[in-house]
Amino acid sequence: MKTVTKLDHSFFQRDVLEVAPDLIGKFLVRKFDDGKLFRSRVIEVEAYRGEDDLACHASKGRTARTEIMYRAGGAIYVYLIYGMYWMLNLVTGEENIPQAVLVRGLEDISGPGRITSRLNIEGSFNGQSIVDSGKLWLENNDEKSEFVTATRIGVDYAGELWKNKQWRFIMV
DNA sequence: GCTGAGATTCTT
DNA sequence: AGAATCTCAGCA
Repeated sequence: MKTVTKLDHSFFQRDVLEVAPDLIGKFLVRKFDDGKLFRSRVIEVEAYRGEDDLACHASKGRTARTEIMYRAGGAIYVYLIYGMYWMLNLVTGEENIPQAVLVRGLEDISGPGRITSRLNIEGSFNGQSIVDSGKLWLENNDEKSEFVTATRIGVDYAGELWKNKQWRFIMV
C-alpha cells in the first residue's frame, strides 16, 4: 500500500545539494483560502548554495533580504523579480548556512513565475514554514523519480565557476 | 532619497 | 532573439 507523508524539518535540514534532487517527484500542495487543494509534482528545481555561490542572493552577505536564507531548513523564501514575478524558494540546511531551492517547474505548470501566479503565492509567504503553514507543504510518496542535471538559468552574471554548476535538477 | 539590476515571460 | 516592466534592495 502507498503511504503519503508530509515532508518535515529533517527533510529540509540537509545540504541543498541533497534536498534539491530529493524534491523531484514530490507533491507540492497548496491549500487556498477557500479550502480547495492544488496538488502537483515537482519536476524542476535549482540549488543556491552559500555566500560563495555568486548566483546566490546570499553572496551579497547577510542583509534584510537574504536573512531568511540563513534560517534552518523549512522556511519559505519568496521574492519579487522584474517587478512582477514572485519566485518560490525553500530554505534548506542548517541555521546560519544560507541555502535555498528554487521551485522552477511543476508537472502542471512550467516556469517559476507562473507557479506562484497560479498558486496565489506572494510576498506574505516569505518567512512562513513549508512544514507548518497549513497553506503550502510537500508530500512524499513511494514513487521513485529519476532526474538529470543541468546548469542554472539566468545566472550568467555569476562567473565561469558558478554559472556552470550542474545545480538544476529535472525529472525525466 | 536614488539608482539600477534582475533565479522571467511573452511576443516577434 | 528581444522587449516589456517596475519593485525593492543596497547604498548614500
